[in-house]
Amino acid sequence: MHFTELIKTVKERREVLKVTQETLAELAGVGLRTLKQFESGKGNPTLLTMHKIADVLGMEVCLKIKNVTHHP
Amino acid sequence: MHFTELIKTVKERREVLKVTQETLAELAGVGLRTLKQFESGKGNPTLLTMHKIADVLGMEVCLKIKNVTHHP
DNA sequence: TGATATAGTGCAGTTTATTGCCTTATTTTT
DNA sequence: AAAAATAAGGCAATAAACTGCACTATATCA
Repeated sequence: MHFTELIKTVKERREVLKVTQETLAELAGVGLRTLKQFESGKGNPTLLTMHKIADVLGMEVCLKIKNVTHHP
Repeated sequence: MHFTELIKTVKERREVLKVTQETLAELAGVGLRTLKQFESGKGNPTLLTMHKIADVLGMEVCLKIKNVTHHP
């Protein structure tokens, strides 16, 4: 999962839940600026920040084995 | 996936692949100190750092929907 | 269209991650 | 047990994340 996909996932999930950046940032306990930077692709958040954001969205950061067989 | 589990996953995966911290750090292009701090639970790496490490281990950082039904 | 809400950005201060160097601890090998 | 390899940790410099504030841009709604 590339960086871009993580962003897209967060963005989409947030929109599905109909939460604004402002609310999400507040609930997650991270600065609004931080969330904005992340979602606009200008940011390299720490794992903790990422975790806090994901948590509020009912998601979790995980590591999974890459699939080497690409396009079937 | 808690922070602790991420650490455990990296550590175990690294050991399975029989790679030393030194080699992994080098291959991933991150400082040895950074990797040590992470694996010993004293560190809050950025997503980029995490990604570089995971990548070398044949893994990827991802976000998945949390499972709300815990222990059956 | 005008008003309002939501998202994006420049600037700057504070905190913290990243990193190397060097030392200590622990584990593994001979 | 001694030696070698690997992991852990203190210290300090540098780079970058985190943050608020104020402003701009864009989307949404009446």
